Amino acid sequence: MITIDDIARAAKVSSTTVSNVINGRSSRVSPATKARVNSIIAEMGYVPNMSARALVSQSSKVVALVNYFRTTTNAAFDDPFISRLTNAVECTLRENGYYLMLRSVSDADELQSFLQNWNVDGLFLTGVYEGDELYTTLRNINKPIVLTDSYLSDYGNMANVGLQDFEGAMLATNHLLKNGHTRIAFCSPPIKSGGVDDMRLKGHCEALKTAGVTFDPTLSFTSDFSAKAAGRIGRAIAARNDITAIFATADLIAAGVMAGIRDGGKTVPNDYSIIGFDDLDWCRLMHPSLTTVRQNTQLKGQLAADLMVSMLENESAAQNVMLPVHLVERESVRTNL
Amino acid sequence: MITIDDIARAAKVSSTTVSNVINGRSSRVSPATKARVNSIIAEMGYVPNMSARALVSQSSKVVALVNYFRTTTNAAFDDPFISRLTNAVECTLRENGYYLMLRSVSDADELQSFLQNWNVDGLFLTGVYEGDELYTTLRNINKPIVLTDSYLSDYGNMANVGLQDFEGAMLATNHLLKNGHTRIAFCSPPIKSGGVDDMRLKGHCEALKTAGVTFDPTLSFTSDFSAKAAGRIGRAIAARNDITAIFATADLIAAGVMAGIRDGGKTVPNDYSIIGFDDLDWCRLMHPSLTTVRQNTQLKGQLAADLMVSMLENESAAQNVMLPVHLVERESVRTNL
DNA sequence: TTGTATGCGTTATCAT
DNA sequence: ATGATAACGCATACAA
Repeated sequence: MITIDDIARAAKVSSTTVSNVINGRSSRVSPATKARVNSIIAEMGYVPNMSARALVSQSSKVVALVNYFRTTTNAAFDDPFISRLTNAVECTLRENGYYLMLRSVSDADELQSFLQNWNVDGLFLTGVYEGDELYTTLRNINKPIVLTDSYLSDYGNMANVGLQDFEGAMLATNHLLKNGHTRIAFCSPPIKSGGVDDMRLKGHCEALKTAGVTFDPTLSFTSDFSAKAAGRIGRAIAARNDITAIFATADLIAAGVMAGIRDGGKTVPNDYSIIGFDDLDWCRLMHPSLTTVRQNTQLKGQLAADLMVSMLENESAAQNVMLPVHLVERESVRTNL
Repeated sequence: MITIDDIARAAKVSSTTVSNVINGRSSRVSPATKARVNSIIAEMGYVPNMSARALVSQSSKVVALVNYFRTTTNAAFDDPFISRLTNAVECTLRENGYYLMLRSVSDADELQSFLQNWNVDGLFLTGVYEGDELYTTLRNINKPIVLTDSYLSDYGNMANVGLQDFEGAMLATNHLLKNGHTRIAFCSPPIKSGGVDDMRLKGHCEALKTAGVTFDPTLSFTSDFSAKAAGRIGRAIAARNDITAIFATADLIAAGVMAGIRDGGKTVPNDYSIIGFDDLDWCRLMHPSLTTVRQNTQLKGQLAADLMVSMLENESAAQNVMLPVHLVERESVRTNL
C-alpha cells in the first residue's frame, strides 16, 4: 500500500505538502511542487486510506441508508421503491465523493451504535412516523438526515422527500368520479395516522366531498400490504353489487383486488373500474393494464441524494419537498360510463 | 465519544486490558477485571471505532456489493434480483459483524481504488464473464469474492452461486413438448457465450433433441432486456402461424412477448402457450398468470452471504454451487393440447 | 512555500 | 495477569 509518506519520500517533500496537494490547499504549495507531487501520485498509484482520514478528521464520507424494521412494515432493501432510491442515491453520492452503507436496525440503540461505529456523515430513512421510537433519537442526531415519505409536524434537522399524496388521491378519485362512478371502494394497507395512506384517504374524501358524494365508511377496506391479502378484498367486492369502482392506494393492492374480482367471476373494467397508485413497472404489463397515479421514484431518489449532498456540504438547510404525481390512464378504468 | 482509554481510566486498568476484554482474549485477563471492565463498558456506552480498528488491523469488516456497469447490461441495484440479494446479504453480514457497502464501478481501476480506500474485506459481484475486463483483476484480488450467475471455466479464488440454468431450460421446454408443442420459439436477451442465456439455450436444444425435434434457428428471437423490446417479438410471432409456443428465458421478456401477442390480436394460452423464467413476484398477478421456471432468489442471496462469511472466517474455500429451479405451472400454457 | 510534531482510537509487541 | 509503547495513515497546528 502506497501512503503519503511514500509519495513524500519520492517527491522529496514532507508528507504535509503531499497532504496539502491532495486536499487542494493550493495556497500552501507552489505550482511546481504541486505538479511534481501530482505526477508522482499518479505514477505510484496512490489511493487514500479512508479509515485513516475518518480517524483524524471528523468526517468519514460514509452515508448510510438505514432500514428501520418495525414489526409491522418491514420496508426491506428489496422493496421496489427502496431499491430504486438506493440506486439513485449511490450514484449521486459516488459522484460527490461519498460512500454508501446499507444497514438494518431494529431500534434506536442499534442505530446510534452503527452511526458511531463508522462516524457516519449522514443518513437516509424511509417512512418515519412521529410515534416511532426512533423519532426522538433522530431529532437529536446532529447529522444531515433525509427522510422519504414521512409526514412530520416538526422536521427539525431533517429533510424529507415525499409526494403530493393528498393531491394524488384526489386525482385518482376525481378520475373515477368523472367517469360516472360514485360508489367507490377505498382500499389500502392499515392506515397509520399521519402516514401516506392517511393522506391519500383524506384526498379521496376531499374529492368526494367536492363532488357532493358522501363518503361511505362501509366502502373502505384495508388489508396487509400484499396482493394475496388484497385478493380477499377483491372477492368481497365482487360479492356486492353496490360498488362500481375501486381506488387502491398502492398498485400491489390494486393487482390483488383485481385478481380477487376475477376469482369472484367479475371483470375489470366491465364490472369494476380500478385505479392504483405508484405506477410500478409491471402496471403496463397487466391485462388489463392498470390505470394508476404515477410517482417518479427515480426522481425522488435523485432529489433525496442531492439534498443529502448539499446538506453535507453545508450548502443548504433541511427542507421538505413534496413531489407532484400524475394520472396515467390505461385500461382498468372504463371511460365515460 | 467514549474510547477504550476512557474505559481504562474508569476501570483503573490499562487500555491494553480493555482491548483484551473487548476482543475476548480471556486468557490475558482475569475474570474479575473482565467483569468489571465489561460492566463499565456497558455503563458508559462504549462503541468501537471501526476506522481505528481498520487502520491498525488489516481488516475493515466491510464487504462490498459492487455493480459493475458495462455498456451492455446495466445490472443496477434496483434490479429485482440484485435487490433481493442485497437484502439477504445485508442481513447475514450484519448478524456476523460485517458491514455492507454498495458501489458501482465502471472499470477495474475504479474497483481497485475503492477496495483500497476502505480496505474492503470481501466483495460480491454479479454476472461476470471471462471476457470482462474485470476478470483478470478479480482473479488477482486476494480477498473472498462471491459471484452470482457467472459461468467461468476457472473460478480460482472466487465462489459462485448460480442456477441450474441448463436443467431449468429443459424443464421449460419439456413442459411445452409434453403439452404437444413442437414449434417452440426461443426468446432471450442477446446471448453472450458462456452466460446464463447461453446455458438456457443449450438446455432448450437438448430437450428438443431428446424429443426428436429439430431445433429451428428461425424460431430463435433476441431483444433488449425490456418488456417493450420483447413486445416486437410478440407481434412478430403473432404474425406467423407456424409457432404454437414460446419459451422466454426471463419473465420480463415473456411479459413483453405476451403483450405483443395481444397487440397482434392473438391470445394466450389459446393461440400461444408461453413459459418464462425466474418467477418474479408479479408473475402470478398477470392475466393469464405466467407459467415459469422458478428460481429462489432469496435462497441465492442467503447462500451467497453464507459463503462469503465462511470464506471471511477461513472456514471454507471458494466453491461453485448451482441451485435447482423448478417449474411453476400457472395459466399461460394450455395443457394437453 | 515547506517542514516538524502531535494526535485520532485501536491493536500488537514486548515487558513486567 | 497487566501495562507501557509503538504503529497504522492521515490532517493539522505551529514553526521555520
